[in-house]
Amino acid sequence: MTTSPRVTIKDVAARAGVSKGAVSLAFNHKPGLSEVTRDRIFEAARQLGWAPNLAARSLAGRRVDVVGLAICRPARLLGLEPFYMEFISGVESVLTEHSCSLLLRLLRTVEEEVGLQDSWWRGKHVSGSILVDFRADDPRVAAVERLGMPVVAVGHPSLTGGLTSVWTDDASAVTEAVRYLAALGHRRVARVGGAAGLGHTAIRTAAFDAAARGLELSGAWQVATDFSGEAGARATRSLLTASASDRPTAIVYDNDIMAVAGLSVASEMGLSVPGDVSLLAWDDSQLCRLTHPTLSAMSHDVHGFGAEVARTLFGVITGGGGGSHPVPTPVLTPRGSTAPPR
Amino acid sequence: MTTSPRVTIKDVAARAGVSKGAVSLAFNHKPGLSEVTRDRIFEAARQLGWAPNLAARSLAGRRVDVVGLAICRPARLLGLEPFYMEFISGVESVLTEHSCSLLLRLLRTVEEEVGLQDSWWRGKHVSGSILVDFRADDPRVAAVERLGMPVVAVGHPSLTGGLTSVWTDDASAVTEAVRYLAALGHRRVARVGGAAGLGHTAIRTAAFDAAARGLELSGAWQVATDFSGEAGARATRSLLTASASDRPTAIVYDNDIMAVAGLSVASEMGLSVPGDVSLLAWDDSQLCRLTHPTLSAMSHDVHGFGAEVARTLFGVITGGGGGSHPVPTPVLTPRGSTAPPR
DNA sequence: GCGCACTCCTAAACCGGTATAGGCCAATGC
DNA sequence: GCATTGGCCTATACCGGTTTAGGAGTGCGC
Repeated sequence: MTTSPRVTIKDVAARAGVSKGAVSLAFNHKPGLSEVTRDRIFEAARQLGWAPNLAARSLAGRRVDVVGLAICRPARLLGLEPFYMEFISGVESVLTEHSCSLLLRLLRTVEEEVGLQDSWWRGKHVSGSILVDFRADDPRVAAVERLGMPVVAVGHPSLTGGLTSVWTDDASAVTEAVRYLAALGHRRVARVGGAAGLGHTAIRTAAFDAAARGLELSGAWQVATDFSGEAGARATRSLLTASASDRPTAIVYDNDIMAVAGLSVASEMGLSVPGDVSLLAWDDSQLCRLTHPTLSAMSHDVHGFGAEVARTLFGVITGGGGGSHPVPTPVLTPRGSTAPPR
Repeated sequence: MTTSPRVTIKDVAARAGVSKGAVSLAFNHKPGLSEVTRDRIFEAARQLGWAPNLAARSLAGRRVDVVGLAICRPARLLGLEPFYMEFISGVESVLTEHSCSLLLRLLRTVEEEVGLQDSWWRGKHVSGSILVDFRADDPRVAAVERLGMPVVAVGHPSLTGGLTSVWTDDASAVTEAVRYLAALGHRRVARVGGAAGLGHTAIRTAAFDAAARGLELSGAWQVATDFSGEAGARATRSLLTASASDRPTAIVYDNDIMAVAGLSVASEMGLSVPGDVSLLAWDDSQLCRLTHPTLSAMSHDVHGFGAEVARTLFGVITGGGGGSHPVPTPVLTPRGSTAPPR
């Protein structure tokens, strides 16, 4: 098979009987060309099936239509986490409107990510990036500020330094969750949290402690996990093995897959939900409506969150933006898995 | 804040006291440089924090370390589908080893995708692509052949023409699933299938029909959905509303989220699983082990599947490869949701 | 002393666009 | 009639790499 010889701007120019400059002008909708010439150029390009070479275009200084997203989690775990795919699909829904693509990369450490963002930016491979999974004293803050790279940080301003950030108020949401359970009459409450190193996990942990103290609960447990269903199941099992008078009567989970796992552990242990133990999920993908009983959750429009992040990034790239953009706090959505304790 | 002036190959060359050509030679590990010069160049680059500009590099003819993946499904639906994220994470696990990134784009139609792949390739933005979700007479086959673009097609060879393909034997798997249910004693079996336009759905549909006929089942229903939990729930509800003597006693689902939904519908209708109806899921993410009862499934290493696709693509890009690469057929994994009918 | 091969390196062309200074020509002002 | 203006377009210098032809220096055989 003969690979079609690549058609360049020069071919189009020749065919239309103009210079390359004219073709460039036409394709970037800049003034300085007559209507007829413009049409002739487009017609020639159409006939030859020409599309501008993005590498050349970005080399010559124009913005490139790609934004970066690097995620530091083991690839295996990521596939199981409903949050990210939904987040990405939200990001994509906005990028698509701007004919923009997402450059995705999974790595192991933040240090690797610093290097990657660096070469993405220096190499003009992206016009900006989305940064996620902030931890305390995150090295990316200083790195991208030094580069002058347009980014949006997904995380609480206390973690993201001076970067433009989009965030949900995790502390308030945790507080609301605990208050709700306390209002139902629960006095012994546990939380199955996410990965310990993550900034938002720390925020939630602190908020949970504060809320438990403020409400003078008689028992408050917290366990860290890796967000996987297996870890959620393990955590639940160990929380529920204590005697009925000592174990928690309500458990809050940091995502929904762990809550589903918890539900299954409860039934495996012969405990009824919400009779013996109430469960409260987080993020609320459609999974929560597919279990039996359905899962109460701190509900959160993850898709919309991703979309907002993308919109904010476009703002930063075009030189505007900056500042801190809170998105709506997750709202409590009671369903079948929470009730007063027996 | 002052954006750091970009450092280019020229700066590195000046600092190391050599020409730009020498720097290029060093960084591409080509022969023709003495050990000392090479070291001096690397040291200079390190001090200046230089990374080669990928746009310039790809413009000048070298392969670029990016592969493309375009998915034609509504962004909203995609977030809910565990398959894709797991697939992508498998792809990434191999790409990462090669310091390669994934360019991801969601679109609405295959026609759009043809245009996108075209400009990705012509624009040298990717060195190859992964094509998914084939349908009958897929226009992408001819398009990428015309371009001479390296791609791997995820789909049965009957759908992917002469393209290098990686595929699972859906027909055998469906047949095995139906045989298994029949062997348990089921005579009325249904299948809740995926999106009607998709090639692999058509293959499964035909295989299901053939198997049902071959085994002389007394009832065989098939319903098409959009893969969402809601659609799975709806389909299950309508299948199970018939009287006990008319409705199916076993249902096969095309993914696992629909099976979870089906499980919940059964219990909402007061039917016991597997007593009144057996359920068999597909793809088998960890979800299937988290329900109660656990879901029997046609189990499939989606992560490994993605990894194999990526490996194959590298083969094609480096000029080798071609042909058809079957990956292991999904294997039946009986769990708690299947049993002989009452 | 000369030719020859070999190693190490440089200069310059090239990739395919964008940006810009300036050329050409008709219309306008005085 | 001649300078000025303005619209339309071309020529050319970039962007930051890769690639190649070839030059400078060294060692060696005869």
